[in-house]
Amino acid sequence: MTYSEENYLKAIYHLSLSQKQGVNTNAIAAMVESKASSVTDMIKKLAEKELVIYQKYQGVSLTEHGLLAAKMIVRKHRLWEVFLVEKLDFSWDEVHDVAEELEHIKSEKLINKLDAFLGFPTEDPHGDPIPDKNGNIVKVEKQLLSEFEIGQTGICVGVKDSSSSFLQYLDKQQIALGSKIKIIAKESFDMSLTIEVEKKQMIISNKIASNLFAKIVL
Amino acid sequence: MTYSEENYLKAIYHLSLSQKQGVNTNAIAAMVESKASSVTDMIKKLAEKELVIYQKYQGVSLTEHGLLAAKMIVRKHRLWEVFLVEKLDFSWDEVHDVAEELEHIKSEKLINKLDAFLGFPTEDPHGDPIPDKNGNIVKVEKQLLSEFEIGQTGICVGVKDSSSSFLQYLDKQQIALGSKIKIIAKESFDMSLTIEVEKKQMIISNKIASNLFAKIVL
DNA sequence: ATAAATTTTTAGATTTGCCTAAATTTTAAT
DNA sequence: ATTAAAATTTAGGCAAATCTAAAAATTTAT
Repeated sequence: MTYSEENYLKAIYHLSLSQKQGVNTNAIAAMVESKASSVTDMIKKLAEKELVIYQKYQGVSLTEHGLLAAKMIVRKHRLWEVFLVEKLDFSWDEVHDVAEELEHIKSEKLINKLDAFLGFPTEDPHGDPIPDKNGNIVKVEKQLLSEFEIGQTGICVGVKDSSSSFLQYLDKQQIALGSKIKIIAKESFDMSLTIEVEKKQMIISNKIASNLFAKIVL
Repeated sequence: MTYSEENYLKAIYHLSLSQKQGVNTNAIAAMVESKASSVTDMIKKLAEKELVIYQKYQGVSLTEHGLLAAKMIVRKHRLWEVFLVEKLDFSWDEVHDVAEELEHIKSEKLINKLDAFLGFPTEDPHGDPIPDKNGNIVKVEKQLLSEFEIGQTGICVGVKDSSSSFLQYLDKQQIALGSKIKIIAKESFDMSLTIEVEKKQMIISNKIASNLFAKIVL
């Protein structure tokens, strides 16, 4: 598989997680930063290789084979992210672009040895699950902080948006994966939240709360 | 720089180490496994980018800029090889192909952090020198085992041929970097050598001896 | 239900890196 | 010094991945 085919496959995979139907041409184009016409071309190629199912004008979906291939790319991406953060001391907002390149290195042996070297992690530095060598994914029950009730406490376990600006905001506020967060109050006007993290109270906007995953405790 | 440009640059670098004159088109074609006409095309492109100096029919040589770029690719290749052997437990005959891919990952930060993680190694698993971040190379005085005199002792410090068949032969004979080798006798008919390694005597052909580097001791 | 807007596909080009075959230049041999 | 051989370059083409612009299909709105 080419570099480009892998990127399309990965885009289709990510889009299909948040869509029941076939994935739209335009959505793929936006994700891979190309044009709809380029997407149509590539989809045809992927369909010929039986990685996706394609019906003109009806969007695409992954075949079983395509799904596994996509998961293996995601697996590589996330394992490399763990490596960069845990071993090379990158911060969580710096790893994405490098991992985008590393994910295309073709060696099963490499990735399985890397997995072992890292101690078979199940989540990447942003809390996203790492598929195992068979494509199995451990699902953690978690919900957006914006969906928490007043008085509830959660442990931060992931981010929805992993843009560096958001991640740097969290660093600045000293919110990290593992932080214990208690919902103190919710402003009904703008849905901003007053929360308590490590004894300190702060106010976060609804946009922030809608991009932070936590699991309920207590 | 593209993947392909990097491979050509690296080929020119390797070839120019064992040639004073400009590097031949055909030699490059053999090294990158393409055709002479493709080489001519690429050379023109590299010349336009001022990475090489090119005069029709006269071969190419690297500019200062091109030399540094080539060294940085070699640096990445060899650092990744160290990583694969030291951290991921690959054997020295398995690392080349994966490193050929990894060497193209574009991140100075990555490679410098990897360098630090590995403890700033100066040689790769085959004894080849690793350029530092400025392109400086530590030269070790070493000579081919075939050039040793009878009675001399050397420490094996590198291989000239790093094909997996040769490396596997060395593994089988329990010759590794660091092995102490004494020349017991030399057969004038075929230049084969009787050597002593770790108390054991064995005979190696001239071809083997011509691909093993050692530094003289005692 | 039909027209308008949107989405998707097709058609035709472009760029990169490669090829084959032919032409040119250089090198080697007599 | 010519000629033959080898090396190199040029010319013309191909496949992959992309694009723009135009055509076709689908969806939305009135």
